[in-house]
Amino acid sequence: MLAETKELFKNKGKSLTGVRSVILDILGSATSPLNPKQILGMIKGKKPDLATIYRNLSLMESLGIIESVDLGEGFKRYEMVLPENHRHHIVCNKCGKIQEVEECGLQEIEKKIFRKIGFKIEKHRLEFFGVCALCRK
Amino acid sequence: MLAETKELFKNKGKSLTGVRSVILDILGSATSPLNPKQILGMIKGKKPDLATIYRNLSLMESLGIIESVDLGEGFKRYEMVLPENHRHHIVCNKCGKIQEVEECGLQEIEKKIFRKIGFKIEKHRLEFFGVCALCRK
DNA sequence: CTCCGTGCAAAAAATTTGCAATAAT
DNA sequence: ATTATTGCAAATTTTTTGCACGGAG
Repeated sequence: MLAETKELFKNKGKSLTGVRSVILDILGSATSPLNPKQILGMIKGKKPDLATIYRNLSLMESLGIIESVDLGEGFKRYEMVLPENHRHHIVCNKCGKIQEVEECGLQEIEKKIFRKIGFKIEKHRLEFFGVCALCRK
Repeated sequence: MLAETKELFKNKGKSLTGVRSVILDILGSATSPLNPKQILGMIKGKKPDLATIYRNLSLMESLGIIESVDLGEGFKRYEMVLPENHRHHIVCNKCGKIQEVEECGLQEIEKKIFRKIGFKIEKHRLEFFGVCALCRK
């Protein structure tokens, strides 16, 4: 995930700086989407400014490298974009744990919507909320 | 939508005040979810404080009368809860228009998730983004 | 030498909170 | 009387912006 990613930056006259690769490292190994403050907290050693994190997250989202996730918490989280595979999340209302879902089967509905009202859907956001197996016991 | 709604408040020791019924009137006749500032702007005559709007929206959401919608805009929108019928939205990336979708067919996946990992899903949020018929031409 | 990237401080925007005055039960 | 509701001001939280300095191409 190095050379190709570096290319994405270059193509826009940007570069893969130290801060940016740290952010990507963190998001790359995260098991759930993280918000800017969390990312800052996970950076070891000398920390960059929060504003720099925000600016870089926006940039990388516009480059299509990462994606924002909104769980209705009052802030945004970010996660890596997986090639050919978008994800959704299941949030436990009790313990807050966030799990991932790989399939959603929404293509049918999207087609139906297109046939019905001519709306061409480019993306969707889907999040589930409930109680996880552990918390149910 | 008066007597039963009033009951919902009473049951919790709250009452359907002037501000609250104005908010409900506005949300009741809105064609798309509105944010607190928009609601305030649509109130005629003497306006209540924005903080009052926020407090009442939270209260009414907790009573299950209204529901929040997060379109990733950086703020929340609210809409009426329809009995036995939840809605989703399609947002046009060009003109910003918001349309509604009544069906989502997600019950199958929710069952599948339950069988697979024991996660009991209570609700979901689903929003579509794309280009509407008019903007596509 | 000219942009890009960052830190720092300030500003903006959304939301929450404390408190006192008022209204409802 | 007791509790709920509101306005007003201030505080919090999240995100954005301006500016100057240091660095890469």
